[in-house]
Amino acid sequence: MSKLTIKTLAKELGLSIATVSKALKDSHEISSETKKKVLAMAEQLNYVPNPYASSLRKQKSKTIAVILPEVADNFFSLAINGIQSVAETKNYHVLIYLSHESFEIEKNTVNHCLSGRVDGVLLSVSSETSDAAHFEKLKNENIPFVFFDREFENFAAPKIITNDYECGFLAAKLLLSKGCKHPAFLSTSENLSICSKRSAGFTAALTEEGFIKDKHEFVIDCTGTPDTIFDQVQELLKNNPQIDGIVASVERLAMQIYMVSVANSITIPKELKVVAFSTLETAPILNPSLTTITQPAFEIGKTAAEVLFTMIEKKKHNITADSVMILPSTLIERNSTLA
Amino acid sequence: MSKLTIKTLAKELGLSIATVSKALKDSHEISSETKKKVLAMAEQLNYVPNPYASSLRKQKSKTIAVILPEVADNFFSLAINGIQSVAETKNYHVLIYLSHESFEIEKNTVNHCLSGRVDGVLLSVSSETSDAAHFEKLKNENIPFVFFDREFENFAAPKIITNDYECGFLAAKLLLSKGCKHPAFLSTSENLSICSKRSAGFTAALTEEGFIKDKHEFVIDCTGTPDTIFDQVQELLKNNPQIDGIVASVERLAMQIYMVSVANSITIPKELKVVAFSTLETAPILNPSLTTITQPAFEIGKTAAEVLFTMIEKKKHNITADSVMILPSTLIERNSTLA
DNA sequence: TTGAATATCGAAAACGGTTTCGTAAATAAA
DNA sequence: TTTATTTACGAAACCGTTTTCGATATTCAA
Repeated sequence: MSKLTIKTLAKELGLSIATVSKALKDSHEISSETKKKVLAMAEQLNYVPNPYASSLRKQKSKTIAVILPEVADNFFSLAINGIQSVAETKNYHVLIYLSHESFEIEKNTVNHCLSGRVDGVLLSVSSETSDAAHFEKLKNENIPFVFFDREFENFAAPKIITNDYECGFLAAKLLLSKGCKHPAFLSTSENLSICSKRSAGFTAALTEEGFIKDKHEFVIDCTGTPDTIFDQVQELLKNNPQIDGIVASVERLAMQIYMVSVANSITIPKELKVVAFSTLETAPILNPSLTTITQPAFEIGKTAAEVLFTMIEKKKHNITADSVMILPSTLIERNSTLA
Repeated sequence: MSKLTIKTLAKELGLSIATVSKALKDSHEISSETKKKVLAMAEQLNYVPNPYASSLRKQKSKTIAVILPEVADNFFSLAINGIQSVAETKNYHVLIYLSHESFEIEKNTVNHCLSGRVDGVLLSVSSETSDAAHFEKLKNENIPFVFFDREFENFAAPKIITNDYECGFLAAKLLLSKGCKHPAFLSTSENLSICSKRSAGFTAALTEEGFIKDKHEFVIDCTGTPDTIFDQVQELLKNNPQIDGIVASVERLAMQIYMVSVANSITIPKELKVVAFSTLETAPILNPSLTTITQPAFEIGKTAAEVLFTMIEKKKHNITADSVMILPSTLIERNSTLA
């Protein structure tokens, strides 16, 4: 049989298309009896309206885009969960795009969002992103968007982030208080807002304690695949035996540190203390249990979505710096930083 | 300024809409010079066609739906990654829907997929799903879809799964070989294909070794939130001190088993051996390292997507039982099952 | 009783592309 | 030169909704 459109529905009911359309959306200009009939028939035939026809006419898609570097990551998984939780209540659809940390991909994806495919976009910038022209386009086209977690600094847009600087500071202080003399900060990309802020907090704490001369002595960039990260960490520790504490700026670095420590029988926390920015559920049952700075991932996603939807609904897109929300992370001490 | 449509593009170029449209898709009926001009102008004005207009006319959406129970789960995150990896090469968009293990939600979501919003759907059934009427609808409407990981038994559709029965069998054998006398199987929902198969393999192995009388003595259903699971596991172990080995049918059960073991100072593997179906990256660095049966999550997602796209492209949807693909999992022994 | 207001519906114009088909000019064949 | 073919383009229909606006019938006020 042919596709079930509103036209066939109308014919079946002996009504006009317009009437059926209005009846389905409970318009006041349709009598309640006809409404009942239409609803009944729609139910019976299992009619479900074509969303694209509707979107085309109404110029809104009931869809949002989420653009993020990767999905196989605890933080982002949880954030997606938070986003979904509010999208569901709004009856919105969510498209997921992965930038794979590539600037090019991110740019292209953002560009596609200019087409009207989505009513808004949630974005966590890739580590390569160094230019904001594509964000500017979104703004020019008046498409609501908000950064979550990884923002682009110096670009005015709503941002839902965590207290990265402060946490970097706290992490360093913790290591020092536990007796570390040569703590190091493992970054992934210093042009990533979260990393630069965390490392800034870290170095600030060290400076405050009179520890630091050269930033590069203590802040190391680690990028690449898990394997290459493993190698880098191994090299680092081999060439710098004085390092007795590490702050891992992101989760996957922490895992490799542990891997390296078992491979080279470095005992944590005796020889090396570790604190990691991480939402790993398994942190308490690692060997040893891992001290973490845990971001409120779900809440970040959730509030980012909420902000986005108020923008979509209020058509008030010109929100600026004052719409930055900071959801604090929590430092949870465990055995990897025992004195 | 007003929206940039193909109409304004045409006007700007002094060409007809039809010509511009054809030029943009490199039609042979357009001269190469006009094509060049059109492309240049499109590039300059940053024209990006309205996907809904296109979808409406062409009756295809370049979009697939992925319906799964949850996303904050290692397996599903990796599977999504696999799905994305092929969707990207096909220039397809992917919509993510979460059923939250609810049959109702799954049904509604599937129903929405009947609207033409998507060209195909990838689905991992919820643990509550006991009826296949909604799948039947998809089939009737000729919408390609394939199950991944969690299939619906007795429903003919392409399925990309792993060797659950065999792995359940192997897990039991492993525990027995390590000296366990009273192994238990922690299930989450016995009407879930993966769990019933895994437990069937498990009990088969026990039966083969002359161990079992009553299935329910050894197979326990654990559902709920992490907290309630914790309580259930704790109760189980308290009331059944004879249990000296556990097969965790899903990842989140394993985590709670570890939590319970630290809370009650039960030593793994001495007092309790554990093997878990899991893709946890942290398995090697847990305390103790966790023996896992690791599913090829990425590959399952990837091949599921590949199968889906061949269905979409070939318009050959009537694939039946013979299109079941089994990607084997691998048992990785670690310290949680040391003899 | 008459004019105005209201209730209920339908015709038709959008929305922004794609595609069919027709046409005019240019080229090739006769 | 005439006819047939090819090339390059445009007019218009179409996809399935929503929405404006007009039309008719009914109810109400005067």
